[in-house]
Amino acid sequence: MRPMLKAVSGSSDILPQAKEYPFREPVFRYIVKTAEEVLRGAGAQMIHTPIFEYLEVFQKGAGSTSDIVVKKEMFVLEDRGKRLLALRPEPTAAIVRAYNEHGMKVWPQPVRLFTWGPIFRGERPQKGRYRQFHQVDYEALGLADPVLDAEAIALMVRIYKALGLQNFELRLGSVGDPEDRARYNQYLRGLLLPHANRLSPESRARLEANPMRILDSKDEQDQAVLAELGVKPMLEFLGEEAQAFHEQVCRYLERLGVAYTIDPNLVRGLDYYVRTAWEVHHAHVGAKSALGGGGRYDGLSEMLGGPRVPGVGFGIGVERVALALEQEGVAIPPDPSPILYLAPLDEAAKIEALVLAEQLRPKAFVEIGYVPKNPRKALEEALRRGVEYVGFLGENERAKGVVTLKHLPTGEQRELEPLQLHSLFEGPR
RNA sequence: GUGAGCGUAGCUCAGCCGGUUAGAGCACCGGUCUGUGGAACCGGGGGUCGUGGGUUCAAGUCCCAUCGCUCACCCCA
Repeated sequence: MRPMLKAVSGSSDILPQAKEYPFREPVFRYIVKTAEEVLRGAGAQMIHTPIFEYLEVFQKGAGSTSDIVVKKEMFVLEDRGKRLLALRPEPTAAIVRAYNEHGMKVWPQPVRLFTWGPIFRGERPQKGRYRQFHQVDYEALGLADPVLDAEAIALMVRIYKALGLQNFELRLGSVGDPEDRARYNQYLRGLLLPHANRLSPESRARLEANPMRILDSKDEQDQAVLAELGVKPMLEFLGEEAQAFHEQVCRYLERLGVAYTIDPNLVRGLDYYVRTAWEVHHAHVGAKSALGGGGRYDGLSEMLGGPRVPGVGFGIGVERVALALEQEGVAIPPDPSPILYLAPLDEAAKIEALVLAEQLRPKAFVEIGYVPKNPRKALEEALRRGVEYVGFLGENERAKGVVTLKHLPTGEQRELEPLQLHSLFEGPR
């Protein structure tokens, strides 16, 4: 193979006909469009933020437990003034930034926004994880009410259902308020420190910085130690308010008939998350089974230098959902085919075909063929495109000033003048 | 950052124990076929066998390195 430039590893072209679901454009569009319909139906408005921001936008909320920048998990670039920029690794912080920048606090609250687009993470790619991937994202800002959490969760679940997915599971938890988390981390350190020598090196390293992450270690020995010590889950460390908030969300979901399972150890890697956290999981979408996740982030706006703006929202991984659709064999609605395929039979007929096509558009979806060697080829081309009608334009037609129109399902064929064609395609059908 | 598997035509792959000029199917283009149903038949283009080195009389095949892809670990907003 001759050396040839290719797409960057972990990024993909999204093609009309791709072998794999995540990179097949009609699948992609189906997911975004379905989500858009559900979210608009709830009063959410679409916005788009730039795909890059000042690095601090994504850094401020990340916090001490997370060395995301240091570990090169963000694509960082420098502008001419030497300010550091980052390709967005998540939509939430950018949307909160936009909320503050444009004074959305004077809009009727809560402000429900959604967006979709590319997200960038400098990780090594594997199944369902790419360096450029796409998310649909919803945020409800300006009000700290558990009913908004329940609404967000219900909307997210409804998107998956509307897409035709069945085998997914909603896992709900709470990461508490910052002080609850501090208490819990303290508890974990106290409990695990005496047994540090029995933990895996990775877990030992987490003991100081982020002990909650030890809980979902894949190391068997670690899990054995955790079981032996009878470690209590995060959920038992919620403060009074966080506890009441959590119970309220649960009650609302039950009232809504949204099925969930409690995950008492749901963890978030970023500092700005508080209270409600949830994930939707599905088998066979890669090493990690999450189709998407969400949570509440009441402290984020302040971390970005803004006023206190409570918020709750979720992100849906488009490629992950595509894998789930493939796994469940969900049929994607096919793109519409042209209604009419115009086949010029000689060079002179090419422009006649184009003139006619332009007259019929946009009422009718008309595609023009190239000049084929014979009408048989033209017919084959038409059949391959799945059209309903094929119109031949050749010498005979030119002499009579007509188009030979063939209706493919019936094989019925007649000669029509342009005006008759117009009424056929422009009238009610 | 760590580990494993895989690299032969646009795609899917075959190629024996190392042996002559590297193959098939699909796809594409053309012909049979300037006036009608996806066919069939015939023909064609397309490969430095990922790259570099080594062993050998001889390497797609064996060895080493390197690059790429994939999967998993780490991490996961």
